[in-house]
Amino acid sequence: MQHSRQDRDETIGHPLLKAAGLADRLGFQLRMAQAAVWSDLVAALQPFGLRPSHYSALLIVRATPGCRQQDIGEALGIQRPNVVAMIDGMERRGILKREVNPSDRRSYALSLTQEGQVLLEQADAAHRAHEARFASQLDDGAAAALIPVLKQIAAAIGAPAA
Amino acid sequence: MQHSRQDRDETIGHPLLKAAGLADRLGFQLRMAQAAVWSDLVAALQPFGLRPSHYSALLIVRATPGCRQQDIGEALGIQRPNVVAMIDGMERRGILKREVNPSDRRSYALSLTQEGQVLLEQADAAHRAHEARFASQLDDGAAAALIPVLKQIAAAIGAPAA
DNA sequence: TATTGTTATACTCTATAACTATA
DNA sequence: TATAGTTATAGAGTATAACAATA
Repeated sequence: MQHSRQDRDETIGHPLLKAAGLADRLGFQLRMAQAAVWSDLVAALQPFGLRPSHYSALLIVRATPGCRQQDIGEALGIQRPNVVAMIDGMERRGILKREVNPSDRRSYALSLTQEGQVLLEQADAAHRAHEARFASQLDDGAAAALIPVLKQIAAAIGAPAA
Repeated sequence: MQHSRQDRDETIGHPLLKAAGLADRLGFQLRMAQAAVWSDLVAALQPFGLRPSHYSALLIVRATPGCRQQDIGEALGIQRPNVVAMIDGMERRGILKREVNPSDRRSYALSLTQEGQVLLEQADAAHRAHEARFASQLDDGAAAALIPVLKQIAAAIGAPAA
């Protein structure tokens, strides 16, 4: 039955968006929802001096210590020159370190420092709180049901990396 | 039953994203899906020399002829100085026109030209094809079911304008 | 005094070309 | 020759401050 949220839908958005027919288009609502989640994530990570891309990169380094800058770029769809500046900043802060890769001296082996591990755990907590902020508001199972549909959409079109 | 698309989920995305635990997070998949849809929309509108924001602005002008630049900015969340450049370009192309607003000479009354109406109808067709490209790939009713959930997400957090 | 449009400007994000050092 | 990292740079998109005309 839960129709209270359904009713509230009608109160969201600028009146001109409805007049223009944008308010009920899937692509548009996808953009609105993503923008809302994104700005909340930016705010959640800001106390740690991290942008969403930094946080994602740190998750990758923690999960696969010894990885290269290029690995991060490929996974997140960030150009190589832009990875450099990102790693530079975090290395300067002592969050992660570049070490020589004995098997291929062209690349660095990335890993978190002690400080980086602590910081990332704090950021994890902020990220969990961020997710709870919207996931808990959804009807039971809606969040879990949503993910496969979102994957279908990305797959239907052929996603650029993120 | 339809489990074929569910199975295909496992094949999507960079392996490091799974390792980092990003692949099954709602916010991340929301971003991936939105990025895919967005880049498809950019490509769909590109033959008409329009960006998504231009298209949205033209929809508003068509739906509410005589509206002000400020109305567009408020509806789409675009700052006033940035609306100016956007309208400049479309006026120069003869897509829309600025006319004096007799009741308030500080603002312009915006409206589509004949050429603008024709162009927008062509862009509409391209936009419909764009929507069909992903909506038709979804399981029956998934697209319709998705929109209220997306609105819930935006509402849960407090959406910035789009 | 407040608002609309405007100019100038700056900051971020993203993208490309060319260099170096290794392979 | 091809790849990893780097540098410099250019282009979007977006943000603020200050000004003119009008309310």
